[in-house]
Amino acid sequence: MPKETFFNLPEEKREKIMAEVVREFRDYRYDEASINRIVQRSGIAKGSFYQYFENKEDVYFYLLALIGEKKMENISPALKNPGSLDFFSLLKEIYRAGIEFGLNHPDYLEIGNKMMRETSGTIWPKILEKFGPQGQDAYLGILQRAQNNGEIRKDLDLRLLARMMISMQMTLMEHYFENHGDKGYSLDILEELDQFFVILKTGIAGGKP
Amino acid sequence: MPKETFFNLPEEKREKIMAEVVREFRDYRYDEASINRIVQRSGIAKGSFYQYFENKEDVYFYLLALIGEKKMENISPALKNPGSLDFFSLLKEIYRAGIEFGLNHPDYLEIGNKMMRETSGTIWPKILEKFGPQGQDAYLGILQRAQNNGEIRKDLDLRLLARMMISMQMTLMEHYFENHGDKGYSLDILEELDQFFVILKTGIAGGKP
Amino acid sequence: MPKETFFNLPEEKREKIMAEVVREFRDYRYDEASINRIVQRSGIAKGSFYQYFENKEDVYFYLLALIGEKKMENISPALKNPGSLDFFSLLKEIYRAGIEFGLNHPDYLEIGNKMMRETSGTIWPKILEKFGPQGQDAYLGILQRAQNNGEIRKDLDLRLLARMMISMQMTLMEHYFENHGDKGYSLDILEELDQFFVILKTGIAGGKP
Amino acid sequence: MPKETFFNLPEEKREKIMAEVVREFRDYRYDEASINRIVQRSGIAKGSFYQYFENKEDVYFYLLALIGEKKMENISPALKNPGSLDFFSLLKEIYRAGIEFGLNHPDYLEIGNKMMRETSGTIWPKILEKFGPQGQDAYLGILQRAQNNGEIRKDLDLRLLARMMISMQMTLMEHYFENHGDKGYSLDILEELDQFFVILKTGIAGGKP
DNA sequence: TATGAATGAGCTTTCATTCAT
DNA sequence: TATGAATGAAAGCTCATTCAT
Repeated sequence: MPKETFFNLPEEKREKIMAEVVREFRDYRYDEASINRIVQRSGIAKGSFYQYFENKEDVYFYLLALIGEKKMENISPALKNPGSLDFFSLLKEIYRAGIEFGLNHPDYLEIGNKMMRETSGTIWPKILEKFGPQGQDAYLGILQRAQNNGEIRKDLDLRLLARMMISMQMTLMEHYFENHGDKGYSLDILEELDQFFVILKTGIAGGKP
Repeated sequence: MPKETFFNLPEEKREKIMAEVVREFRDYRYDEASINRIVQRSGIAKGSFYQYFENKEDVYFYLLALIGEKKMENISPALKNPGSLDFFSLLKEIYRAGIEFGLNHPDYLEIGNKMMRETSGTIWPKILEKFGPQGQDAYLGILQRAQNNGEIRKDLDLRLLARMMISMQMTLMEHYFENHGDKGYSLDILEELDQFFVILKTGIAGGKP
Repeated sequence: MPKETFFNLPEEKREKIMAEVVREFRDYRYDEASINRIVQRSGIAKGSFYQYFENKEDVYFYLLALIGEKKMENISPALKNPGSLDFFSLLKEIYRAGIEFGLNHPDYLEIGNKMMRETSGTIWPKILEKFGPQGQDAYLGILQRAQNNGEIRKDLDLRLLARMMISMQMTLMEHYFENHGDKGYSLDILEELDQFFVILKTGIAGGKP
Repeated sequence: MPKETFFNLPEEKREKIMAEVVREFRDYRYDEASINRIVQRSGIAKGSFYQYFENKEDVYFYLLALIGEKKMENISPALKNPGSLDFFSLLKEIYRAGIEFGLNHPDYLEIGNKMMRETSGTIWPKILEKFGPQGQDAYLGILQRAQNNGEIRKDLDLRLLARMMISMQMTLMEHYFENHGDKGYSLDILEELDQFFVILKTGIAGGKP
């Protein structure tokens, strides 16, 4: 966590700094991101940076936490009470929320994506340590409930499925933002989502087993 | 491409160098990979390296090309003549080939995986430039044929589908190698593959539309 | 010397600060000691520190002075009136006092030892400036009196002898605290001291000239 | 050890660098010594320095080794065959050699002294690791032989005595170099040495037990 | 063709001290 | 009197690439 010093800063300055932090980690992954650039663009002394944050890791995880918070804020009521929806409705809601988040905070989305690809970077072990099971477990819980409800075939390996769904979600998001990101949120994407869910539900062959 | 000098090298020396190149890019992603380490372990002079290759980029893409070649070599006859198989058989063949390749060349597999996560690295634009359409196009062709044959629903966006299938393949491979990689190639994985294809074909819900 | 502000501080606060100062200079030598750590652990503001003390040097020498005072306090009556004892009894008293001091104030002892090894540090000139002759002079006086009394050979260079006795005392103390420090003060050490004084008096060869 | 690169350097350059290394470690102890200053004064690039040496530790220990070598070179035949001398003659020879070495290589002497005071520095553990028992053991061996020969009282704790003799040697050397160092080697010092040995042998009281 | 020394910008981090409030 | 934010020089070290021999 940043030091007290940081939170005592005038809001404007604090935000200027965070804006540059966001920019840096949006444009570069962890190892490539440069504290030098951040302080230079923020117009603060290098020493000051280290009065605010413990080290590079500290800013990075603070940023991730901020993004996580923003994500939770923007989550729909439906997602807070997942038991109330059938699996596919829930899934659709997850995707919708994800896309909405990406539209509102494209930088954060990019940072999140970069994070998920840190696998071979020096920061990965620390990422795992802090967020490790979180992502997959959330999905796994949803899948298990769905399987119990008979919405998912009993013979599927849910751990594999959870993994797949996460990577599929990333892919779908990337596809969407490359093709529609600038046009803003529209019905297009909902239709694409529907299409995607039909595939998931009934297979790409058209449901004829 | 490497310079002529490289190809004039005695085979043994050339292979020693490439072995160390492989090792380096298997263990580190592009930016972290160190020419220093490569030359040191190869036992060649730093200057020599730059007489063989233009620069870091040059070795890297040469390596990727080599891996591509190896992949093509090991491809089954069925894949060379994709028209002869129905879509799901073809797909199964692709996966089988992928897994076999991973078992025979685990280093290459790892390098490939690392490459696909370079999205956020400085090298990505160059990767796109050289291989950009390639991967997707291959898949796209197969999907189009399958769609024409009525094996895939007409209303699916094949570009999205191609992307998804690629990321799904990566995920599946990773899952396989994390869980079975050391036990070697066995029937287990074929069964898992079947399971996966059923999902793909009939949906995760069990084929009840 | 610390500024007035420091002495106006409530005793408790002043002592908390000094406790952390002691800890720091016990654990690190002058250059490595960190004002940062001191203020952090004392729970005072960085700025406050510089309102109490001129600078790092100032605290350090204030600490050394405090230790000196403590040393004087705990000195036995015998040492205050050195004329009343023969040289070897006096010497024994000095050592006994030193060991007792070390047992009562191990932190101070360590700080003192560290100080004597600052010879190569940036602070040494200042140490010399303030305490330079002091230590040697005390010894020198004792030695001179002893020489006059015929307790020490006339032909010895007392300045060299004083130096030697100081370094010997340090060595002896270190030896004692490494080997007996935890067991507390006991007759063991007095015996060792006796042994040592016999050497000093009659030589390591056994007194046969 | 320095890298090959360093030994391949033209002698002149190598010596210029080592001269600056010597100067730096003569003037500053390990933690304070600055690679920056060394390279700047040597007129080489910072990167070059790290082509020659692994790191700061590497130069430092290389320097210490060099000094050790020089010490061995200049050692008198008598010291190479210590069995041939009685204890006090041997001791005298040790001191004489030490002083001669100090006269010939005052910088090395200072570096050695600084090293012995690194006790509380970060480098100390490494020093111990490499040279740890060496110094004391050498002395201990000599003392044991002397004790067996009846040259030293049987009841003395040789470990303590060894320590004392080492610190006494340092003190004596410092005293000598502060007072006579510039005048060069002369009979003065031999007389002082004799004086010192008489003390050691028969006690400071004049041999009257 | 082979060599390996030279380069210098870049990295993250620490520090004692100042100064406006 | 108390505060704590600001400072910037300095630290050790790594890197891909160049170039004279």
